[in-house]
Amino acid sequence: MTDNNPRPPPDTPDSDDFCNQWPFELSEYLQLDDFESFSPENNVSNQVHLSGSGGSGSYFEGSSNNPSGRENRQVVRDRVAFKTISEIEVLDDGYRWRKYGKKMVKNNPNPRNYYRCSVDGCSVKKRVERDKDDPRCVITTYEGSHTHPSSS
DNA sequence: CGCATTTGACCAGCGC
DNA sequence: GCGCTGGTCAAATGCG
Repeated sequence: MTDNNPRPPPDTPDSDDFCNQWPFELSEYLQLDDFESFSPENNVSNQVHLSGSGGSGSYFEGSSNNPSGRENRQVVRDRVAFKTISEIEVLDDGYRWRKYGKKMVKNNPNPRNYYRCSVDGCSVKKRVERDKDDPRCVITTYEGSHTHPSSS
């Protein structure tokens, strides 16, 4: 929140601009509903999109999956996961987040934080946890879409 | 004074 | 049926 560059806050994590305008070092970008897909053991080339620093890897899709969960996963809400290289966990993306929970997950020695958009009427949720393999990386998962302009 | 943060407890779903 | 994990809520506290 202090060494932030003048970056235009994205409207919603659902557009190419969001990726291009992401003010942080994006290590990996995942558009999926489960982290397991980016496991080193699984073939992630289908899900994970490596952006690299500077590489504006814009790959977004409306998570249109089958409700039966046969070929695709069922996605009721927009769920987007980011792997960001940052010292801070709470990235200022232009919205106001209110932390509502913290939990220790079993697969991670680091706690997982739960944030919620403090804007009335907006039920967007954010899940932030440090990468178990890369403590300098933070995995941010957005759930839902903002129905209002950024307040910053 | 208002709002964000914190921590513990509670609840639900899933697996064994 | 029991245990475990993940997710959410709610009350209290601190700070701006």
